[in-house]
Amino acid sequence: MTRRTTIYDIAKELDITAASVSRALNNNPKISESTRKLVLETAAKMNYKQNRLALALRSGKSNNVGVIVPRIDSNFFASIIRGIEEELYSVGYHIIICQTHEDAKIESDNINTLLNAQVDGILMSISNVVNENNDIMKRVVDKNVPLIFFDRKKQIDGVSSVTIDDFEGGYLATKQLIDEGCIRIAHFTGDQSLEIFQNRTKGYKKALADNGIVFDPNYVFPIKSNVDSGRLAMEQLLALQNPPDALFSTSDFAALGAIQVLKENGIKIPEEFCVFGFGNEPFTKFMELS
Amino acid sequence: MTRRTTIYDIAKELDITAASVSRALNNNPKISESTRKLVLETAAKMNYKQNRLALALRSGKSNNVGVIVPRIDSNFFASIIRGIEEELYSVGYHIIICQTHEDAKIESDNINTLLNAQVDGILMSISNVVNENNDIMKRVVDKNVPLIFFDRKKQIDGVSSVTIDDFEGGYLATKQLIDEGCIRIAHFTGDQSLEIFQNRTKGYKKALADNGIVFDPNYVFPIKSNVDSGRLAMEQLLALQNPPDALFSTSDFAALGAIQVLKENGIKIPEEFCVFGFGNEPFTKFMELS
DNA sequence: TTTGTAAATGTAATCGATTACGCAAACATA
DNA sequence: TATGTTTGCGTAATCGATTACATTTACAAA
Repeated sequence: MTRRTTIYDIAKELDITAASVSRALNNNPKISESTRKLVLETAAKMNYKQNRLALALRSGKSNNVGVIVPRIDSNFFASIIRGIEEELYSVGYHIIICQTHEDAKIESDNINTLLNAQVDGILMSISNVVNENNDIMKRVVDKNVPLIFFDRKKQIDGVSSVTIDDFEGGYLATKQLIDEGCIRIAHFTGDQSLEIFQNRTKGYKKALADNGIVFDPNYVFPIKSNVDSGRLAMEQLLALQNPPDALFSTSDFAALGAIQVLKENGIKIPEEFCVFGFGNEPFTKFMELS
Repeated sequence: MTRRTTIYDIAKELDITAASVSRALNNNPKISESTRKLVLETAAKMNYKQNRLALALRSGKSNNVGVIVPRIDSNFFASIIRGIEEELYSVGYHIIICQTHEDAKIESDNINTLLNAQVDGILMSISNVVNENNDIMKRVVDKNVPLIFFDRKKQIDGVSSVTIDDFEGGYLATKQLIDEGCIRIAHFTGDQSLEIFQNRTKGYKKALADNGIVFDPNYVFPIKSNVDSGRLAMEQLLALQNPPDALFSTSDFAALGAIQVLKENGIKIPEEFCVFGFGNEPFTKFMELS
């Protein structure tokens, strides 16, 4: 095992001190051109690479950014992480990925270990935990570590967030179904502790109200984002005395489940029933309805 | 901004030295029970958290593992990363994610920066680069940093790899099509510089040979893993004088493109044409063929 | 030749934790 | 009491790089 080359090795090689080597390598003006050239050449020859840990310890900057998501194997989070990685890579940062699996304990553990690993910032999409206190996030803010929520956020002083306009999205989705002539519009929503689902539902209700449609709680199902959950909910909807003629689902997977059940019941889409899925999952591009 | 508590802060508080604090915190036997208790209490009171950077610098272990993939927003890699994260999280490691976008330059950059960040190991799926030399990976081995390939590998001394049996997979896929009665079996393969595709193609050829079917190079298309590439290839296949009656695609996306073209041409699947997609992409579960 | 100034280099502290080594106190043994 | 052995703790080096400050050198001006 070849030990890493340090600035001390270079210094010894050239019979100068590590301080001069460091200056030469860092474009510090307090060094002669000749020495600088010599150091750079020797560094290259000895295959010197700066030790980021030493630098991080001294400067307090690790050049790492933590990213916390419920899970990474979802298309949505994977694409976001892709984008985050690309942006940060280009400015010399790395991302450390953590998954919470929607578990509040793991979530705060993750935050702690990231802080502890001296990340320079944290990007996170919070887990859907109702009664969690915000102490841990306040600690991040207190430590002056930048914290930014994306998609799933919470209102915390000093924390910015990047989200889509879920209210508007829910409104537009519902409006579109209404414009198609639907009047009994069912709604699959998600965990109501999360703002994103609250807001989509608010948009849904507002669109109904704005168009003179009475909100019917029987048409609203809180579902999990998977096919089976959508199937189950759709079966219950069809069993109603007055079944809906459209569905606004906050999950593409649940929408697919619903579509499957509708087809099995010989209901034509979109002629007899309209379905709106909020998600932009890749598989929806490949669906065939006829 | 509240500065982090260090062992020196604790030491000062208790009027002992940092060495004793360290010993108390690390279950070192060379410390009295009373002092240990005192230190632990004070550490908790002062909300002490070990500085991982300092530890990493001293020990040479960062407790970080680098993961390099072509891209993260593919279901395949995202699921693998999910698994890696879960396994490593449970033993106190974090993962640093890098994407290569199939670019050899970025790939070796990534390896360098990971080494440079003192990761304790690297897991990677190599990019499909033909003429790349292996110097950079040999450097990893030389530095005694564990390197393990998954899925896409290269033969390099000292590097283990985790893959599926692509030859067997290709063989079984082709065999199944043959068993279904197909005899003119087309094949979509991937970048032939990658062992996984070479091996799947080998399996394909072997299955043909074992069943007395003559290999026809006109039936083999190197495609990109996307719908359009599959469509294009299928169109060319249908234009052949003697078009195939089955397809073994190494990409589910390309297989989908092929299926679309087949349908558009009124060819019934699987009655008139069998399609086998190698990929296990989630969307395939939601496809309807009739 | 002397003195002043600027440029180049060295010295040593620092970041936070661990640990080999050594010393002193407490205790046991002869 | 004198000696040996534990036990507990402090000292200081170490990991690798940066940088304030000090020192040396080179060169110019008088």
